[in-house]
Amino acid sequence: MGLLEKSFKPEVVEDKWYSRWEKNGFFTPDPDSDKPPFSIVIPPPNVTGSLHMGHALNATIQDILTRWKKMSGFNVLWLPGTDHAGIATQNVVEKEISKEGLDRYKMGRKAFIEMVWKWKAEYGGRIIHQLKKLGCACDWSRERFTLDEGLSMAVREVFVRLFEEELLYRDDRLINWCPRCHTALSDLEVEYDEIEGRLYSIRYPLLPIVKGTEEQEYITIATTRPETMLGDTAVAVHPEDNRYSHLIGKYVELPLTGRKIKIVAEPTVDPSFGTGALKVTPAHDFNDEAIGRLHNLPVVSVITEDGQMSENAGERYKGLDRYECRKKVVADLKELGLLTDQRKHLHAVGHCYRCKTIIEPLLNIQWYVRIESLASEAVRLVKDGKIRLIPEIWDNNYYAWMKDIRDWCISRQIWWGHQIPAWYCPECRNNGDKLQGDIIEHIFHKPVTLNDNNIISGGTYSYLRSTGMSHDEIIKHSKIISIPKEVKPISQRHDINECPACQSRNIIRDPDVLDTWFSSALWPFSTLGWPENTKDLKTFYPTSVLVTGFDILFFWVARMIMMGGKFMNDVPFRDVYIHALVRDSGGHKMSKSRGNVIDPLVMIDKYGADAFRFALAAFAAQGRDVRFSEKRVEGYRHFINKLWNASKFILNYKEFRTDKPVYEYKDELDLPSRWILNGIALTAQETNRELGEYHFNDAAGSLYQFVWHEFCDWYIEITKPVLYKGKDEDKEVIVNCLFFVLQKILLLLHPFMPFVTEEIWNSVFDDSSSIMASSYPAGLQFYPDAEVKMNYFIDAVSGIRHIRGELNINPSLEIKADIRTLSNEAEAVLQDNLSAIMKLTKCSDLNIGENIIRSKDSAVTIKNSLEIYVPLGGLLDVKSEMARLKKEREKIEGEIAFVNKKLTNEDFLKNAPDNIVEKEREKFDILIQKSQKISESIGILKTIKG
RNA sequence: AGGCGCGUAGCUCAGUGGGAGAGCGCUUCCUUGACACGGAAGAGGUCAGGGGUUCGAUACCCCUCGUGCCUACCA
Repeated sequence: MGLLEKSFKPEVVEDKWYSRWEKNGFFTPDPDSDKPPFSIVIPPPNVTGSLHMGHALNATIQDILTRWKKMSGFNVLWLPGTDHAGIATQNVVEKEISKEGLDRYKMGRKAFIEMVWKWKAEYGGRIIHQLKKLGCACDWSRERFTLDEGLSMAVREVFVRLFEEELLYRDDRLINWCPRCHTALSDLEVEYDEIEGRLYSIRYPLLPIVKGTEEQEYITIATTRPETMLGDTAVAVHPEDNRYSHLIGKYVELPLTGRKIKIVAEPTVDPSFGTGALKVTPAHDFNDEAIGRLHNLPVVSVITEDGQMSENAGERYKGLDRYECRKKVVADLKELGLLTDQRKHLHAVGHCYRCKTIIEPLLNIQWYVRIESLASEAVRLVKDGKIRLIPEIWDNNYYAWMKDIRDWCISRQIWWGHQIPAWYCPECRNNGDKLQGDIIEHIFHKPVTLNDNNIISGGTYSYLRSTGMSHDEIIKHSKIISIPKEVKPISQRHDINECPACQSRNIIRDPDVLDTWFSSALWPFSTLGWPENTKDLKTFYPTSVLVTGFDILFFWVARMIMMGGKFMNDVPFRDVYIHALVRDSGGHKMSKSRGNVIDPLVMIDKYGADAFRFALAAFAAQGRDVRFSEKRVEGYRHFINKLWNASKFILNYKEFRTDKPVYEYKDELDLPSRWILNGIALTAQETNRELGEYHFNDAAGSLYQFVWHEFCDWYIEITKPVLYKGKDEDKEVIVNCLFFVLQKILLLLHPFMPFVTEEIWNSVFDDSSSIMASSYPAGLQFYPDAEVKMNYFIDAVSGIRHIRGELNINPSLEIKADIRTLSNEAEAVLQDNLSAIMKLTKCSDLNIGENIIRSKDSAVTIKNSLEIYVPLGGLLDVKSEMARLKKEREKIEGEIAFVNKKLTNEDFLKNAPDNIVEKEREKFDILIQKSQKISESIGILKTIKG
């Protein structure tokens, strides 16, 4: 298209440039480079994901850094990839196959996993494609996937080493269980939402039972989950609660079961909540589990892994869904007259973060990472400043979380993921002592058949039974195991097929897979080739910066720090830049259910990737949520248009461009040119500094301000008279300046808006190479005097325009103006630029000097040290000018009063720094002068009027 | 309940111990040879409220109100 087009057409050029960059290898670092390295690993998006605003912000920031560093002379790697996202992906594919009436159990593990891979091949690349649309300069030749071969090796190595160091263990304890996903979840994977439930009060009869009389005593407990009472093994009361203290040690009969349970003293019970008496269900509540352990209570599990009542719940309730059972229990209690109260009650309930099903605390055997030593090392790395969190307000959050951290449950009862590299020997339990067949049956709770490689857990088994499958049908497809703690696992770097202790070939591999975050925790080094000692690893580890949202600070960042510290003996990254969360204009998280999602791809289609990226950068102030507004994207599209048209204008004067570097011009450079050269030097300096401090919004703001309001509004306007009607030698200097500044602008903007800058670059500069291969501007020459001098110029022009605007003088009308200067310097500057000022203000006659005398019928305005008069002759509207002046005087008098108050305050004079006092004095003098001039003018107007 | 933020122009947001800024919107004027996705000139704020520190507070401290998030708990 080129610059002949009226406006920039993103859709026409974006793909063209992207594929050209990629083809030319601009995204791939040079392996033999001696430049300093700079590396970023992308937070791998879920392979199921499609680009949302969070990704877009995250990726834009990384791309800005990547391009900036590359242009600044670094050997840059931005390594991309995706995460296999265990539960999420499995859920997606399960949903797909359910349309055909299939489920994963019917398909079997092997076939199902093949299906997921197939799905991944077909749809998994979507987000990658979307990152390309955004313009991301990722090195796609190094793209990784958390389940690919190399990363799986790393996972295995880490698992085995942790196992060998006894940092891994299996344990039976209460875990968060998702009855729909059929898997354990880590603490972090549970989301708490407030929901309205009911608080029931239930009477438990004290023993002995006094049948049929009024004398029966009761203790009344309160619960929100009456169905769990079937698994109660105690009632707890506060030891000093005198309503109940006399009952401690006595027994009650648990209604509906007939079981006898004890009343125990427990200081953690809050006497003011409910009835003050707490039912204790160690099998289904985390607090109750703790109480149970303390008091050595039995554990009765009444809910199964698919959320149904187990055999322990009794014949009447067995097999019921937990919520159905709740209704039935409540009805039964009511009938027995034991339900004394039920009221609405708001409480937070844990939900599965993937499928939103209410989680069920269940007793289960799982794998855990012993986290304490890893966590304290990870804390040390941040405390010692080896890793910097930016902004640092996150430090405290990080420490607090790491302090309270519990062991990490890493096993998941799903199929898509890294299968745990651990085996069990059913014959000797890995201690060399062979057991007999019937004992094996006993240890492995469920019957084992070895006709298929399709192993499922006990929970899955009960789920299948609930769907109506018979036992025989299930074991036709599956081998069902639940391996108790007593069996010692074997973990090795390579697959094994016999027990190292007893050589049995009946060993069984652990069917569970690892938490997705286990492999993500290794991402910064596994993607670079670890455990091999690769060149990439040597060059690019530790990575320079990690860019991420705070929502995965603990899921991911903390664990990477632990794993990096443990296995690389070094930090995984030096800086962690934590950006804001993108919210809607009401400050809410964007979510499908809220219907407030803005799709980045729609933004790109509508406004172009550049405008969208620039808006994101401008929004990315630190330590704040981003409330996204589409209007702002539109504003930045206008900015791009402005840049486009300015470039087009400059290109028109190409013929006057020479090879002479602008810095070789000395006296030939007029004031505006020196000023704009100084401006671009300043802007380059600021942009570099702000990017270095991760102040993307400031960098974007500086560039916007300079390009629009300095370069376009002033410099280009000033050059026009010369370009239209000037001499050729004057044009040469100006045109060279224009091209020079434009070139620097394009370079400075490129990390923010890669496409449009590349397009203009190629149209304006006959350079066939890419803008990506050029250097980022830094260390440009300053012209310090130009800044101050140009202010006189600007004051003069805007002063005259002010009068024109206020008095509504038609812009096409030429006027006269007089400017009284208060210094020689000001006079010289204005004299030198007389014609430019006249042109910009449409003056036909302009007088400048110290001795200018204001003519009678002129309007006046004072701009800093300039007094500007516009003689109006017949044009003068006395009434409106009078009104304007009175208003101005009123304002000034207010200011005088304020400054005066300060300058007569002795405490101020005594304590304030000298420069502040001096400033106030100067201000006072100027104000007094202004006020006098205006009073004078009002006087003159009065005489005219009269 | 504890912790961390936030409250600044109509809207979305920057910002600073020395009488506040941007973008969009609004008002008036202008289709002048890069650009109406434009130009010029404006209006608009008790910087949530109250107290304190200070010569001086929108900024620092405390309290209140409003609002958002995080962590834990909610029997």
